Amino acid sequence: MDPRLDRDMSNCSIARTLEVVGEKWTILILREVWYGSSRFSDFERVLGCPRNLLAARLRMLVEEGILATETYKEPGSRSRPKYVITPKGMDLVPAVMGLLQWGDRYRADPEGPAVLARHRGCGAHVDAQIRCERGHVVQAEDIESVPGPAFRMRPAE
Amino acid sequence: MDPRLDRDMSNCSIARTLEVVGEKWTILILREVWYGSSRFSDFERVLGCPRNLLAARLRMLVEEGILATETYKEPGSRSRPKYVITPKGMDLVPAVMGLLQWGDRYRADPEGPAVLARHRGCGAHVDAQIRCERGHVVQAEDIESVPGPAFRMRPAE
DNA sequence: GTGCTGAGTATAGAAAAGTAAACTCAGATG
DNA sequence: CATCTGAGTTTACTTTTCTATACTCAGCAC
Repeated sequence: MDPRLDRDMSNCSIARTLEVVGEKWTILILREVWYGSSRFSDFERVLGCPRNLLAARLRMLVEEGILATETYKEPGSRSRPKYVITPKGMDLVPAVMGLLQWGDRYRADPEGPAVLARHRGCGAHVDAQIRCERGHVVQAEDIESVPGPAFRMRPAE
Repeated sequence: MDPRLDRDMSNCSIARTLEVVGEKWTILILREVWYGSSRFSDFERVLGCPRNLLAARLRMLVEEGILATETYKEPGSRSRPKYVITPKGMDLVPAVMGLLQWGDRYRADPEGPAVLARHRGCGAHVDAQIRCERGHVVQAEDIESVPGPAFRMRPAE
């Protein structure tokens, strides 16, 4: 049998990323941060998600270093926490752009997308694409997956 | 208040994509298809996921047109179904490459990645990146999200 | 001090999802 | 005709998520 089918998948970067952002609401919370939300009540209002889950997800994202807390102070109110994205969180943008793009293509509203992503300054539409180190645009069919340094076989049972 | 915080998020391409691929196991099943699995028993063995969920996820992916069924026949056995990816499924590759890349960067095995993605032919390493239509590489900070044609405000309560 | 507000925590009940193991089904083999 | 095999289905149980409501806590206004 093809040995690739007996890979040990406990060691997979996709699975590990999903352990962090794969729970319900997590990516939608990040979307809201990108779109401008930062306060507990912002997330609650726009997402309509249960408060206890929202609190749990925010805590996890902060623990993972994807969000960080700062404080803000409305005049006449005390200081309260707000959530801002970190560079580690920004590095999730290509993945989420990929999801956005697929939804725009296959599950769009008849009127079109609700949100357009543009290159600030130049104003041109942006999208996620795959390129190789030499700068070629790579079609998904032309990606070859080969065992890397941490490749392991699945232990026999 | 910033009107963006009152957007109607029932109409979001990210949320809609997650409705299709956001459940547990779904993306890992697609990963296995990219890595060469096609049979029910392949997925079950490599993923270690419960059969009823595997069956439900495969059924859903086929209904959504992300996978398609074909039949295969081992000599001495009857014909059985196998699962192959469709072009619609291939269009999820940029999103999943984004997840892979983030995991490689932040949650890697000390030895390095378990799988390397190369450009078939040229052999160079590939990665997901964001570019604008004019071909500039766009940093996440330089993406501007503006209301699109289907932008809607959240209905007042 | 009393009340108000934003940001939570606590709790309880219902629904959905996940897990494990047993069972079915069809066609090939002996 | 009994057995094996891959691809599921069924069932029972556990965990997670959802919904809703109540409660806390700190500081500002009165």
